[in-house]
Amino acid sequence: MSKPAATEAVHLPPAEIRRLQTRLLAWYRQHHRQLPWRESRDFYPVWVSEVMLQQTQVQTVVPYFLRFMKAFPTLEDLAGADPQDLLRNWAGLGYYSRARNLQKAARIVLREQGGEFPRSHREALRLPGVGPYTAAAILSIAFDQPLLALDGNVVRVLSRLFRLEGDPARSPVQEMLAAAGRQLLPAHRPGDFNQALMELGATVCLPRNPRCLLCPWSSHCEALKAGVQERLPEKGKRPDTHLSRQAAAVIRHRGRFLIRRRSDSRLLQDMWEFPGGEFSRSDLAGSLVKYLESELRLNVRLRDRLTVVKHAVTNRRITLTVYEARLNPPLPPTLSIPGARWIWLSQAGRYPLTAAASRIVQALTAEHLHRRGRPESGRRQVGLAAPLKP
DNA sequence: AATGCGGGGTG
DNA sequence: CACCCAGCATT
Repeated sequence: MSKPAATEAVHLPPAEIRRLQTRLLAWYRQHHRQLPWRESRDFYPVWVSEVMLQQTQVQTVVPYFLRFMKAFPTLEDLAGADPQDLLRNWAGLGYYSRARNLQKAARIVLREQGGEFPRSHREALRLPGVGPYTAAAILSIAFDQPLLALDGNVVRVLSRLFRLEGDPARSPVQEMLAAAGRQLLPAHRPGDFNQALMELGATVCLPRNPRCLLCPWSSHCEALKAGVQERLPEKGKRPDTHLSRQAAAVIRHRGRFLIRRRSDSRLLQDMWEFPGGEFSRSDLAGSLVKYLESELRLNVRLRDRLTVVKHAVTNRRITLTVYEARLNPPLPPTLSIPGARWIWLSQAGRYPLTAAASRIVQALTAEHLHRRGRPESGRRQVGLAAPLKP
């Protein structure tokens, strides 16, 4: 059985290119999703959406995008925004340096480019948070520039269409994919073609169980012909995940709770959380008490275990045990702690909380309602800190 | 080229 | 569980 050599460039005759373009674009016109950032071709909303969509699924981004555009409707609003307010609007979406870089870049565009987005790929790449993919996406969608937006979806679609083997993270395969994709890209509305390619990858040419019966390119797909569509693209090796045991304290004092801002931390910088940490000792509760004493100079006694939050951060799988705590007498002369605040539950929504902290607030809110004699009603979300979901 | 960076959706 | 997601910055 013959297959294309990994080093052999894909070459397409013009008639084939036209057939592929026509079929994909016809499919896209029929089946594309209505998404809020497709209502305008102004670079600002396109830019915001593309940054939010970095490593984040469409479905997740939609409500964040709507809220963000309401909070910061223009480039000027974003450039002038209070950083904590910005972070608060990003909280829960992850990869928070995206938000910081977006604001930095907005200020550069506003101050140094007179409010005009760069019109070349090379210039766009100078903006923090704008890489090869994002630059191509914005310039093709907002400015009709014929640049291929090579994202994870497009890698998958093209790997299968041309049956390109080898790890697409590596440079030779990457180059072949890009070269093949550029041949397909039409001069007219390249942004629509890019979006069609990504839409196909997101809704039809799925990582597992691709819906080849619905695919406008099924009769052209080399991987399908060979029956290897599920095996492509090849995946490189992944870093092993490791476990992390963490504990946090919900310290109640006169109806309020202590939250702390993460400073000097690469991870979740400037986000707020309930104080705690990662502990290796088997005595999780004891470790937490000692930690609070040495780190915050707070002498507490632990009460109930409130909840256990399981979540994953990059390659760590975290089990976070949450304890309720009270201060032991005698109280210190001042409860003021640098970088921390005592807040009411109802004020939680004013802070950019980590996802784990949000889950804890949710649990506290449910418990609070329960204590006031209103039984929990399903998954009802209450209060400002309710997670952002459609 | 390899690693770190969040969090959630999905089979 | 593992894998993936409209990637980028840093080393």
